[in-house]
Amino acid sequence: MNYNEIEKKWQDYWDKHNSFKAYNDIDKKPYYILVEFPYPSGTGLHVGHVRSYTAQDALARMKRMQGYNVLYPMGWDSFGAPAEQYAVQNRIHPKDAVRENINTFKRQMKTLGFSFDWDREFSTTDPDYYKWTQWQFLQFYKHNMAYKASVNVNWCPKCKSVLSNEDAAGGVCERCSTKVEQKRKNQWMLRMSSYAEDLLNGLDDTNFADRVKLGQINWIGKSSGIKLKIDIVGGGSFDIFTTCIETVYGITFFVIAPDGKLIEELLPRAQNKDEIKKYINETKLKSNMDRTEFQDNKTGVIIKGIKAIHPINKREIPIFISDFVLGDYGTGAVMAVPAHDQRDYEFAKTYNIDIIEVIKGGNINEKAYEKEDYLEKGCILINSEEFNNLTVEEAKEKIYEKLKKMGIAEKEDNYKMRDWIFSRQRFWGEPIPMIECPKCGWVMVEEKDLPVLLPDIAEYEPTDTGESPLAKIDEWVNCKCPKCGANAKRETDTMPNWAGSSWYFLRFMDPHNDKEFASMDAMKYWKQVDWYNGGMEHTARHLLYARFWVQFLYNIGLVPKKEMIWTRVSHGMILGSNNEKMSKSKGNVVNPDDIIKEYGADTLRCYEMFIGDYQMDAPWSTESLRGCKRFIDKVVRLKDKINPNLKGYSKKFEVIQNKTIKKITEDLVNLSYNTAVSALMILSNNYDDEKEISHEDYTLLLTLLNPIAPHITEELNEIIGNKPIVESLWPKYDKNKLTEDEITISVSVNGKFRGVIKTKVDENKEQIIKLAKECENVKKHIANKKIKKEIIVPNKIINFIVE
RNA sequence: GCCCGGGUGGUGGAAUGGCAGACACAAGGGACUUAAAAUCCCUUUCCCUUCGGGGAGUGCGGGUUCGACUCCCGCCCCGGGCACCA
Repeated sequence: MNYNEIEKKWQDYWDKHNSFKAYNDIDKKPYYILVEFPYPSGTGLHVGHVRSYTAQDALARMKRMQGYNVLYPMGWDSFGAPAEQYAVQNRIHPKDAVRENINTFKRQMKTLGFSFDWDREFSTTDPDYYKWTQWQFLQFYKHNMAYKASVNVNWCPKCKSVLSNEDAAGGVCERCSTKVEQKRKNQWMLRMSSYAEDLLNGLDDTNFADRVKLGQINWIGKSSGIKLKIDIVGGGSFDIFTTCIETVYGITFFVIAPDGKLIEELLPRAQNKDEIKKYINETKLKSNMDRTEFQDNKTGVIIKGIKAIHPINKREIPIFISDFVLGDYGTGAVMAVPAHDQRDYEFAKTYNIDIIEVIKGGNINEKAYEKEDYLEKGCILINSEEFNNLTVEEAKEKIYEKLKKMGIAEKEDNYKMRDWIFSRQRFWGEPIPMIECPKCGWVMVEEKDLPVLLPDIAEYEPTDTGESPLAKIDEWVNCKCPKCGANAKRETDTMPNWAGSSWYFLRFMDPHNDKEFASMDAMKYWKQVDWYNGGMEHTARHLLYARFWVQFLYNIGLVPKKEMIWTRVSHGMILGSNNEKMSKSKGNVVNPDDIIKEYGADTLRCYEMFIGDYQMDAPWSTESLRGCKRFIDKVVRLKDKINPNLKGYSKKFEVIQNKTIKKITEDLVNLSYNTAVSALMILSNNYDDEKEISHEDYTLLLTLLNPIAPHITEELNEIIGNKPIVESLWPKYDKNKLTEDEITISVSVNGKFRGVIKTKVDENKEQIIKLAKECENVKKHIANKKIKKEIIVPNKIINFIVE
């Protein structure tokens, strides 16, 4: 059999019959399966894509056969720096590069037989799509959720672009691994931090896997503590944030951030201004390059001439600046308790500051006794006046109450998550639809003028000045102010590529709507994404951005639900056969085209499902792939075992068939694709052990295998004269026929397996014990011994305990 | 340092309290064949064995249980993420 020809035949059949079309207006239960739409890179589809697309395809195909109206869409996340860089390198316009790459991806996906509804396809770079991305940005702006601010940004000197904190994780550019520098720039920001609490709470309305939820929680990074006002000798005050108010008597110094506002306020009063200024400048230079590395040796400068007052005992306390305190977290100032915080401890050792132990139990001569060590252990306070001998937990409350009565403390939550830096100085992104007018300031582009199209130009390479290439195009930049008509200039920054992917799943619900980004009716019909699959690397940020975007739209009444994604699952990577990430340089890349050509798409699909635990990384093995080819070949050969005279399902397969239906039906929704394939292999092996099988037996195998290997099963199914599987129903199992009449019970003596007995299901106790005792090997082990106890687990095991 | 995964034969992996190693791969032996491919059969965790079996075994050390890969406590190692967040 020529697999490639058969595959083409059925792919054409599905196309022609609209087999995978999702309908917005039929009376069927909706089911929305989403895989992350890919960035169409120049290297084509990766075998990793094949893994997740096949897994979700199998689910989609089963759900359709179960009677659902399944939406399984595909599109392209084509904006962003990688597309631009590819275009620059290959000297073609990004638009052309993207079109070319999409064609390749689409051709590859078609040869794999994925059941996408291609009628809903779009690219984030389509003006019809980014029009609505821009429109939604205007909603953010209208609702005071977008603002421009001068911020220290991560700047990649190689990509010549601003990076979000997320893109600059670890102090290096995510794309090119160049060390990131700091630059102060005017940037569009989205007030994502104001959604921190909602993004945490919203997780309760989702069915994300625990590890995904945890990723979100950690990224948001909530900590609850107390904001405390600290007075300065001679007037004035500043606030600190602490989660350990119980250590308040252990304060021996304060530290404020060199990059915060507070130091600017205090500087005029300091005696050693030059020394402080010098340190501030040093911090700016090294920030993010060296600050990402944890420093054992703390540096800092004491602020001479200014002392703080301890909030309770009114002692005078020195103030330092040090770069271990961050200007943009909490209040940018901390109370330092060296006895109970390792960072403070190191700082105190370096600068010879007192260390006062206030919680008993540690050894502060060696290191700080930190909250991780003392919390919930019943530790008590010392050196804390009226609070001595209280437990930490009691003291937390009592001390807070006292400070609150004094009017200087209140509870506060802080989050690691910051506002979203939304500007990129790039050509290949959605233009931010704003105009700066010398009279009116920032003015929104009018909705009727959307989309603000990217100009068709030849010069799209990044500039050295850090401006977007768009800034060089006068005829594009210069425009009239929509408010007053004066000469004005367009914003030349573009959006990050996270923008288009933050709402694409909504567009899939209603992709051709030219009045709205998606109609409320369509969104209400589909309700939500039932099943969202993507890589682990996107479970923190992309998912957070998307949830933020949706929650905002919900709050302004534009989407029906606050969380539009119900289940999120993530797949493991396919590694090279050397167990390393596939990469050109390592020479371990497997091209799906080659595999399909040699083994067929069904074999590739089957293998990638069989390769291992779906959520774990797995190394590629061409040998194992051949095993799946053999399995497919075996299924083909089994056709010759059909005896047309046999009617109905064969009695001898009754149990294995019902078990297999149950297993596949469950495995496909439990991410247990590998055991689903194995169950099908077992069923085939059972058939193969017999001389003949019935037409129905064979049809069942084809139907169950169809979601994973759709082409060959359709072909075989047609050959034996059935109507197409894609138009058939998913089989149901009979739960009364999942076990044999006669079952095997294992017999143990003292927990050690000694033999088996065969009995009827639910045989009575006495009979089981009798049979078990008669078992040859068991007899030996209980002979001349007193049986102290008999443990019977129905239909499973019997265990004799002897002396 | 913190958080999340993971550790089971030569390999990928099954088994989530009840015969560890399902299902495959690889390897070895055999059948068919002039030969090859394809296919089929057998062996394949380790040690002992009188071939009936017996003992050990799921990273290490304890514990709970009649019974633990599975649950609990304490470690070790590998992978990934975050990283001076007060």
